[in-house]
Parts: sequence; C-alpha cells; structure tokens
Amino acid sequence: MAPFRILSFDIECAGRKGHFPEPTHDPVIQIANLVTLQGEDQPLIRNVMTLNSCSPIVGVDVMSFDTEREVLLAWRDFIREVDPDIIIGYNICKFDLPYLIERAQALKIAEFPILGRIRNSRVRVKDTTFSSRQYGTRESKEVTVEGRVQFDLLQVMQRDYKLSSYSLNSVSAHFLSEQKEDVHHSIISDLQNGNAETRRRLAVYCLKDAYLPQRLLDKLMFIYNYVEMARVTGVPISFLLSRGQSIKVLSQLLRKAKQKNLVLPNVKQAGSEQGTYEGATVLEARAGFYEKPIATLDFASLYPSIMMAYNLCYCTLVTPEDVRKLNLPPESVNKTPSGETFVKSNLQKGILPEILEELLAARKRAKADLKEAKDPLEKAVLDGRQLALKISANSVYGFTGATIGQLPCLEISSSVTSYGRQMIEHTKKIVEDKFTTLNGYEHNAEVIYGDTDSVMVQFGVSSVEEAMNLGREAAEYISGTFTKVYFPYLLISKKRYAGLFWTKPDKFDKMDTKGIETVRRDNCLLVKNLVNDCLHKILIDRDIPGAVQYVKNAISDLLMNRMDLSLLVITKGLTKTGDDYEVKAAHVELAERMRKRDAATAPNVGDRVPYVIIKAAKGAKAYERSEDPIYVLENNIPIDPQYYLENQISKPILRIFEPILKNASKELLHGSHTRSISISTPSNSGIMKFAKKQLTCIGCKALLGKGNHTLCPHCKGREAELYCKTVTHVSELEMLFGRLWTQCQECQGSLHQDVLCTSRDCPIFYRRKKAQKDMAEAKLQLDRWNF
DNA sequence: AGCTGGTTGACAAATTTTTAATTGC
DNA sequence: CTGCACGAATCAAGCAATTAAAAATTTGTCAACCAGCT
Repeated sequence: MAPFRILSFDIECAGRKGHFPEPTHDPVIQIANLVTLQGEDQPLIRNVMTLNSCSPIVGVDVMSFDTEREVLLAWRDFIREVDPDIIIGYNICKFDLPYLIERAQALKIAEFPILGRIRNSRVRVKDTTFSSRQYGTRESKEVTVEGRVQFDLLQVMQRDYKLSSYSLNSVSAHFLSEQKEDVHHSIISDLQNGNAETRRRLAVYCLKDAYLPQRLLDKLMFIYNYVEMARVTGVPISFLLSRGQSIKVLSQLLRKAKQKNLVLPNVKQAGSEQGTYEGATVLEARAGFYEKPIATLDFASLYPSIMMAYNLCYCTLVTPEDVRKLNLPPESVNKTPSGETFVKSNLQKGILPEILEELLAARKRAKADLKEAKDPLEKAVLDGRQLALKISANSVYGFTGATIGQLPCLEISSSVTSYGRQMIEHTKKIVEDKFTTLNGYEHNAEVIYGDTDSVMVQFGVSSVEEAMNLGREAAEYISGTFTKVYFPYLLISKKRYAGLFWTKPDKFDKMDTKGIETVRRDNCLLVKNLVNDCLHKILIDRDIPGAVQYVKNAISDLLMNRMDLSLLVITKGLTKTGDDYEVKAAHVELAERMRKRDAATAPNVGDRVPYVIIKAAKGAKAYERSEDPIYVLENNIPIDPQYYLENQISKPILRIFEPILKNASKELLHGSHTRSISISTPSNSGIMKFAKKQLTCIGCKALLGKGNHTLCPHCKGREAELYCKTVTHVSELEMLFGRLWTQCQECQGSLHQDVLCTSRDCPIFYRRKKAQKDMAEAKLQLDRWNF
C-alpha cells in the first residue's frame, strides 16, 4: 500500500484593529502548507501562499498573489493536485477549515469548496456539540471533506492527554521541548500592512504553526496508534476523534454477532430512568508515613477476567423463571453475588467473553512481538496495538453499564463489580489470616489500603527484597500478580498517596504520586512544584529539615512578592455553558467577564480558563477576585499572596507534613518567615483612587516634605552610597531584562527583531514583563536624583 | 420609677450541605 | 442540482473518592424591648 500523503496547514487572517477576525469581514492573508509522506522525515513540499508581496524564505516556495480570491483558489488547486489522504493542523476543525469555507462564501467564490474526492461534491460545515462524561462537553464544527481524514491535533491532544493548557505553544513545549511565539491577532494586521519583509516574518510564523503539528504527529506516533485502534475496533478513524468509547464496543459486538449469525436488539431508550449500580470497594486507608516496604498485590485486568471466568454476557443471562421453565440443572448456572444468574459456557458461550478472550490473546501476542521487535518503527506499531487492545478490553465492561447507551445491561455490570468486591475482601482476609506470627512468619501482615483490584500489604519486614519475596508468595497464594513495592510510602487518604516505586531490590524505579496536588491540573504551579519538591526531599533524600526549610523559603518569597506570576496561575476547565452553573465559581465568572471585554478570544465550553487571585476588599468571594493573568500583568494589578498561602499552599502542605512532623502547622505556617510581608503596591481601584501618592525617602522610606525629592534630612549624609545603590539596582534589572529578552529572541529564531510573543503559557514571558516593569520603576527612582 | 430577667430580632460566626472539578481504578 | 424549511432520529463507557468554594443552615452575641417585681 502506498504511504499516506499528509498535508499540514495553517492560515493567518487579519482582523480589523482590535477585533478577532470574522470570515464575513476579514481577509485570509496567508496559508502555509507542508506535505509529507507517512514515515518520512523531510516534507515533500513546503510552501506559503500570501496576499501581497513577500520576501523569499530559504527552502520554501513563496507564492505571492494580488487578490484574496487568487489565494483561495490557489489553495484549492493545491489540495486537488496533492490529493492528501490526511489533513492535519492545530484547531483546523474549529477554525481554519470553516474559516476558509465561510470566507469563500462571503467572497461568493462558489467554486472554492470542492476539496474532497467526490467530483463536484461541496464541503459542508455544521456546528456540533459533543458531550460525554469522559471527554466533557465541547463545541466544534463538523466539516465534511469526502475521502480525506481530518486529523486535528488539538482534538487528539484533548482526548489523549490531560494537560493544563492545550495551546499549540504549551503542547509543543511539553512534548517537543520547543516553544513557539504567541502573536496577538492585532499584531498580525500590522505585519500584513507593513512591507514584504514584515509579511515574510508573518509567513515564518505561519509555517511554524504548520510544522509543529507535523512534528507532534511524528513524535507521538498518532497515525500508527489510531490506525491500529481503528483496525482493532472496526470503526473509521474519524469516529475515534468525533465519537465516544461506546461506538467502539458496539462495532466489535456487531462484528462478532454477524460472524455468529446473530442480530442485536434495538433497545428503546429507557426514558429518564437513570439507574445506577454499586461499583468497586475501596478499602479503608490507614493513613500515615510508612518507613517499611509496602508490597502491592493486584489482579491483572480484573473486570475482563471476571467476565470471562463467569461467562457474563447478554446471551447467557437467564431469569429465575427461565431456570424453572427450562429446568436448568444447578451445576450449569452461576449465581453472581449480586443475585443474577448466568449459564455456564458448556451450555452457551457468551459473545462478550469471546471478544475479550480474543482481545487479550491478541494483546499477549502483540506484547510478545513487541519484545522481539528491534526496529523502533515496528516497536511503535506493536506498542500502539497492545495499548489499543488493553483499552478496548477495559471498555467492554463500561459499555454494559452505560445506562444512556445502545445496549445497557446492568445485570452484567453489577455482577462484574460484585465479583470484584468479593475478590478484594477475600484477598485482604486471607493475606491477613495467612501471614501471621502464629503461622511461623516473623510479623503479622497488615493490609493498609486497597482500591478495586489491588491491596497494599505491610509484611513488617524492613528490606525491599524480603517484602518482594513475601509479595510473590502471597500473589501465588491468592492467584493474583505481584508487581511492585513502595518504600517509603506516604498514604494520605483513599486514592491519594506517594511513594518510591521498586520493581527490583537494588534500586527504586521512580517516585510515584497518585491523586495528590502534583498530578492534579487545578492547582497553580507553585503548589505543584512545592509539593513535588517536598516529596522529593522527604522520600528520596530523607531530609525532613531540608523540606521544612524549603517550604519556609517559598512562603517567605511568596509573601515578599518575589513570586513569578506564572507560578500563581490556576487553571480550571469550563465544563458547561455559563447559565448551567448553579453556583458562582472563579473561573466561570472570569470567563464571563472576559467575554464582555472581547467575545472572540474569551474561553468557551471545554476550554481551560487560567486565572490568578487579586487583592480586593476583605470578605470578597474568590469569584470576585479572579483575573486573567495577562490582564493583571498589563495593568499592574497586585495579586493576593495571603490567598495563595491560606487557600492554595497551606492545606496540601499540611497533609504531607502532618504524618511526619508534629506541630506541622505551627512550624510551617506561623513561623517568623510569615511576618516578612511586603508593602503592597497601591491598587488603582476603590478607595485608593482618592489617596494621593506621596514621595518617600529613598534611604529610609520616610515621608518627605514639600520641595524635597530624594532624601530625608536624616539620610542626607549617605547620598553617595544611596545613589550608587540605585544605579546598581537599575543596571542589575537592565541585565536581567536583557537576558530574558535575548531568550525570547532566540525562541523566535532571530536576534534582529522585536519580540512580539505574549504567551500565557510561557514562564519567560511573565518574567520578561515583570523585569520590564521593575526596570521602569527603578529608572523612575533614579530620575529623582536629577532634581 | 427602677431593676431584673426573659424574649426577640438583627447580625456575625460557625457549621453543614451542595456543587463542581478532578482523579483512581 | 442547489437552497431552504421542517421534522425525525441520533448521540453520550462505569462508580468511588477527595477537595475547595459557595450556599444554606444553625448557633452565638448583643442590644432593644417589655413585663413583672420591689
């Protein structure tokens, strides 16, 4: 089979000054294209189509046109000529493609939207919303281009990875360690209206936006993984991006049923009946800091195994009446702990167990092949396949429990979970019964925690090796698997713990954290870093005083206003539309305010909203104090360090330190380091509007009388010293700013041009802006000496 | 009339409940 | 063949758990008020 032809593209359009571009008014000014053959590193074609003249770019075919109509038609012809199988880009489904179509409509170019592989078939655009528990609610557009798969990397990222920001910039930084500049749309117009040189600059941005999605596609091997998934589950690739999990299971069911000459019933929607059933058991967590190794016993793919072992399926479920009528012998049926009855496989083999058997067998084969594979490409293919098979196996159970689905069957799902509950309780009991001093073991084993398919056991031994041996013995005894040991282990509560992860006795593999702030996206970076570094110091370095000192320094820095704004940005997802929220929340209110400022760039449903908490009147709710970080930076609004200390840092830190340190609260949050509070910059809102700013002495901050601009009489004698100090301060800040500026220039790839980037996701951007503000302020101080 | 003790209502503080976000398995 | 109006059909893996913030409710406090007693 010929390799796929992949087109990556990006468009730039010029909005009227200060407005986000709209297809009815604003022209498309540039389109950048990259065409690549699947599996090859270098693109076949690199080109840019641009309105008005543009200076040449090395290695790129630059096509300048005089009218927008020519640009659009050139692109249409280009698509038809290249005839790509897959069209990729970043946010192309919601922005680039619909924009081109609608723009062509506005310009009345009727012959433009014929881009697919069906002759004379026009591209159609439709608004859609997708909503599921797993992926959340998201508004998008459906663009039909026959014969070409649209593979929008934004959608892929949002589905496959949980990130705190999904901007192309932030995603590229995360996966490719490569930044891109974020240029505000108002600047795009300026560059377009400049000269051939500024348009060249714009073209370079545009090309980069087409290049990065291509890099992501290669690096993360999406084509392999998605093609494998499509093959295994039997759905088109577009379904994997536009539909949910259940269509995959349904497709497999249909395929299997067809083989067996069966048909699936058309189950009517059960109305508003939202039946729910009992799920898995989570064992009570004995919270604490464990300095002895903790062994983890678990059952590999528990739910699929249960369904296979007990032959649970739609076609094996019988009612008590059936049992009587058909006179089924008791040895031919299983009664599940939840009270349902299923016939055994000798009478009727279930379809679901059969699907699962095949999936798991195929996964086993893929894993075996993976071990033998040498070629990295082949490895990638096989790893993608085995992962796809695992996910498929796990979602079969979920499908039967989906009450608003095609074929719900709560009898199956509740039976699965009831067996699961029985197994974990049973495991806990026999481990604690067997490994006792009475039975000749050195210590009594204690189950300290367990969730769904795993139990954490403290055997009481102090070496990792002994714990591993006992773990293996126990696993054999309960016919489960033994995988790992945690040592040391910090158990905070159910679903929240951290520990060093050992799979071999000589060295730990990594630090593993579950459920706590380091892995949650709704915390600011400050909290994430702080918790992570503390855990590192406590678990790996075993240096508790060091961790305490570290926290104190961080708190002191925060209160002194020395904290970088990028560390204080909190992000939360906007999960529903504004009116559906019943209570006011910080990110929802901010999104609403931003909508009023500029409707086009405000966050939408499904987007994540970044915000910081600013100073305000005492007693103001958090939702009244949330603000856009960029806005805060530009308008010099003071943030509220106290909020970050009390509402962000304090509780997570205490949860970690409480099991380790007595008086943790006193030690960490009320020490002398919390008294070094900086004088806040006066807010330009509320009562402060009426306060007059008075000059203070540069030496000692005492208020100065009239006609006195620099020093109070007391400091008069130190003139030379203080002047030097101010000069040094300014030059230090100038150097810092210069360094950051150069860094941004390097990022944009040129040291000879102005920096235009305003990326919300880039820490350098925040620091550069702050350095700029500080420098301006310091210069103002210096100017006072000239009086 | 003046004092006392109890009641009441307004408001603040404390506590509980609800809502939303997010993760574990 | 396209565009438009209208109606019908389709679609969405699961539960358990923690945490923070807002909203609702209870509790506490204090002053004003009033009736009864000395």
